[in-house]
Amino acid sequence: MEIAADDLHLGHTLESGQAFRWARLGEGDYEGVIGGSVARATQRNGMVVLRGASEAVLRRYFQLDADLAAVVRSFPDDPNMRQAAAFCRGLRLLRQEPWETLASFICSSSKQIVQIRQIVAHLCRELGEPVQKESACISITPKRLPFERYTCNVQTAEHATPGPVAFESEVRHAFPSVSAVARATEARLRGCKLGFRAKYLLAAARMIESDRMRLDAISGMEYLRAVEELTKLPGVGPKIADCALLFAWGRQEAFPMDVWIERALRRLYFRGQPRVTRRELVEFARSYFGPYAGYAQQYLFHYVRRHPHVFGARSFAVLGR
DNA sequence: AGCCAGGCTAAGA
DNA sequence: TCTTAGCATGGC
Repeated sequence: MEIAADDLHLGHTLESGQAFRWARLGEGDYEGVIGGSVARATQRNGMVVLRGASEAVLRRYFQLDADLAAVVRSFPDDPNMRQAAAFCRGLRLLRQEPWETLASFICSSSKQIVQIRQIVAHLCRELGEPVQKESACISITPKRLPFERYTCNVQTAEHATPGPVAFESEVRHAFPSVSAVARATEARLRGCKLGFRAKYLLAAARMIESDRMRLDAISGMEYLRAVEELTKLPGVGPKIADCALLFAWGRQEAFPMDVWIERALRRLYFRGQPRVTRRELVEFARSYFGPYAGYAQQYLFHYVRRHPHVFGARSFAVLGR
């Protein structure tokens, strides 16, 4: 079976702060958990092999049908976006599970990415079910890189090109279900290092568990309506609602405005003017970056995060004045 | 040691 | 409606 796909860079995709459950085992070699399955993703010489879960789950999770070249073509043609697009070549937005994404980002507020990963790991070990290994495998062999279209061969695990992958024997855990979190105590969550976010996560889980919040209704809503709905959850403001809508619901018009993106926009598009309000930045972003604003955001975010000497808080205080 | 982190909430102007 | 302290915890 063959499917059309565009470029895919595992490092940029899995280490750009959209997912927190992937561990890098080596160069271009990652292990993670998707739903109830252990997954392994490997990239060598441009060839990508995805294993675990089922073929359908892998294709959906990695959004293999998305046309990355078209996304990048839609970006505004300015020097900043050209640089970001060149640096982030192959970065693909994932399609993750809504509750896991929402909960993870409730844990994310005012935390560094390293710490978010630790918190999520604690939650999974503490409250998540042990997961199974499954045997689906997708092997992606590019005809030409980068950015040319290539075909994607889906094979069974036995016929996968790079030899068998032995999963470590250590037990993995799924992300805890809504009810598992809802049944927990605040103290238990604080034990997972959530700090003041513990009460938010607990209350959010209980709202969803009791059906006072229906996540399955979100996909049928207009973007602004969906934001309005999600922000009814405790600990969920506009930024976290945008993250969930972008990384789980596939709403590519969502533009999460975090401190890094805010600094970057000020610096790159407003000459560092400190009195441009957040609201104005949000308006600018939505009108300027086009239909794939969410993609543009992720590219800019990853680009500036990997150039902290230019875009970090301290240098901004000096350079951006 | 001190500043900052993929923010949100509630209180006060 | 806009601004700001407070909130836990830990990396650098």
